[in-house]
Amino acid sequence: MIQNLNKHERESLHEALAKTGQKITPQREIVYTVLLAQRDHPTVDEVYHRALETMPGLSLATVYNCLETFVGCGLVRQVNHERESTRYCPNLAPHAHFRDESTGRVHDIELPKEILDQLAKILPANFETETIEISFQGRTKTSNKN
Amino acid sequence: MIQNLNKHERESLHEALAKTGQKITPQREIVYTVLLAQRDHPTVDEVYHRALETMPGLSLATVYNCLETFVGCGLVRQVNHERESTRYCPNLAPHAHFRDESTGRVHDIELPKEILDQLAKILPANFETETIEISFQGRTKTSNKN
DNA sequence: CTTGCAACTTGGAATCATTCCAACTCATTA
DNA sequence: TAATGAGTTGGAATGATTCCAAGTTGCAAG
Repeated sequence: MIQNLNKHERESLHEALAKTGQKITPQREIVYTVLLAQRDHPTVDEVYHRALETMPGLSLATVYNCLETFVGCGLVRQVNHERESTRYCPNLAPHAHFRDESTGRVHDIELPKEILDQLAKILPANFETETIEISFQGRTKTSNKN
Repeated sequence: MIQNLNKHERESLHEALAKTGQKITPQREIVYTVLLAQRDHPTVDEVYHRALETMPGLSLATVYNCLETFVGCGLVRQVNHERESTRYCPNLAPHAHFRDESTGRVHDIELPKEILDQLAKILPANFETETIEISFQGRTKTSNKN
């Protein structure tokens, strides 16, 4: 039910892992595949259950490990909302998140560079930013299928 | 060691609580006082320990309750960072947060209205925002005492 | 100033995401 | 072939937060 990684995707994975001296494993491939297959910001548990269908016996701890590894090598972003379970997102382009309160779903919002530039400017001079996170919360008006 | 609420502060508290049909209690006064006394975005536990000095016997559950109440009536904002303990902030002006990775401290960053306006514009038409959160993460260069 | 009751407080138990740990697997290197 | 080291695994541990049932209190109405 879940496609394998294509050549390009597998390469990104290899590359990102190699960069930090880490190995490709079947578990990592599957977890990464799951993330790419359905870009709905799944929780660890959701990733775990989706991955189980391809690799029964996979352990939850491993899913935690894989995702942490991916975040560490910049392949995947964490999305936190309040104290809910952490979600994961393989979209590497700069973007914000919109969380629909009524469904709990998270949508990516494209983030114009100019806004990031402006934001950088409001910081006092001695503040060095590494990451900026922007998250919206609200509702979508129509029944939206995205 | 901790000043009592002044007339104006006590009024805001009364007013905010009354608005939602809730009562003033000594516990709520103290928790609110603690928040105003030191605006360093304390965690529940920090609030708890500071409040204990004024009211020994206060329970942690009550601190959770009070803070939740304050958030509910708009008197206080929650500040979440990754999965760390939730912090609380009595600054009601629109502002972003900067988290210093090396100290864990959170600083308020004033947020120009124009940026909020621009952000509102990048959302698809059918997305209705209720809150926008912006948080920076990085380091402060100099030994900064704020 | 009393009374009545909903709202509040409290300590301890329960929850739940996440982390930790020690044993085991496996590919690679010496 | 043995040693090495990264990765995986299941179960136990952690820690913030929530839940709960019993006791207390603020305050509005009389």
